Amino acid sequence: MLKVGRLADYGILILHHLGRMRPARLAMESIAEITHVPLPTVRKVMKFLVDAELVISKRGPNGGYQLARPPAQVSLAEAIAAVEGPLALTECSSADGQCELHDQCDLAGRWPGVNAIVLRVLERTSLADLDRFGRHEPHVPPPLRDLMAPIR
Amino acid sequence: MLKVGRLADYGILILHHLGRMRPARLAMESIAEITHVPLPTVRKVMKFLVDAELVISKRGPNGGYQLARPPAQVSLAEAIAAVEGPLALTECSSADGQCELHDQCDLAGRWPGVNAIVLRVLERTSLADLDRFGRHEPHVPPPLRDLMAPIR
DNA sequence: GCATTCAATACTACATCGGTATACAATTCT
DNA sequence: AGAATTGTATACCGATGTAGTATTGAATGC
Repeated sequence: MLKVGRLADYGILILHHLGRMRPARLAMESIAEITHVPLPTVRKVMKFLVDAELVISKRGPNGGYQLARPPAQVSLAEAIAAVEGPLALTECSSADGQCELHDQCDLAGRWPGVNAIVLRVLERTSLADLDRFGRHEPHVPPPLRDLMAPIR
Repeated sequence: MLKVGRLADYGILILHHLGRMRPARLAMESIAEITHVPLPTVRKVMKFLVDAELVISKRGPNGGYQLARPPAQVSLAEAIAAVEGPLALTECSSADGQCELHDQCDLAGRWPGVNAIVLRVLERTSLADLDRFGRHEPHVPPPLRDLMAPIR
């Protein structure tokens, strides 16, 4: 499955919206309505995004949230990490091994390499890039095109 | 976290071992001892690997498991998928949307693109490639080097 | 000072995952 | 044929983590 949690998915969805609105602010309730994500859940996600300084919040009347940087400067890696913590394919990937097999495992120390590549892909894809992936046009990347060149 | 489950991790560890042994057979109990993965858990993993036809099993005395193909021809993507099912970053990624937001979500149809890239990285890395990642030398890929070229 | 809006904390239900136990079927060797 | 060896199948349990909810508090601006 190799999956990204739903909260992180929501996070990206929300960030993407804020990107299109920028620099306007958007209240939490509006965000919930627009994205169809339940309000209390939005609250939880927003906290992560604020803590990670991906969005700026303002309280009081006409308050709300605002994307901290241009969409092109926010990577999916950051967005996911903001919600779910450091990205790591396995426990081995994140160096400080919690894995009790670590010593006998002859794969230890190899995962980080694989991890680095996947990470880099996510780091190289920004919120703005998402727009260039056409709706329902599955397999066409953007600034990753050069990265793909030797493959396709 | 973007994580790969522990069972899949074990699967890769085991496949890797079988690769080094090939074409010799290895009994389940030996596998458990060598990898330090609990026997009942090995049982579970082996079933997946057999079903996916990544390993060949033989019963009776002197039976055991054998890697079905040369290690260079077994990708991490296959190995992970064998244990955990189809790889998808989000529910959106796998086309047949279970996501009830799908219709209103303006990100639907964009995930598959991202997904495809990550997938391709995993498809391009084989069991044999793992050996070329030096122990505790975090960031050095192998046949993916050309893929990295435009990045580093 | 009052309405509006975000912040923080704690809690619950549920699913998934890792791990275990047990009974069964197939093959080989003698 | 029969015993020993080895994989197969099913069902179960418990811990963990995730998504979602509720409630109360604090800041801002008019």
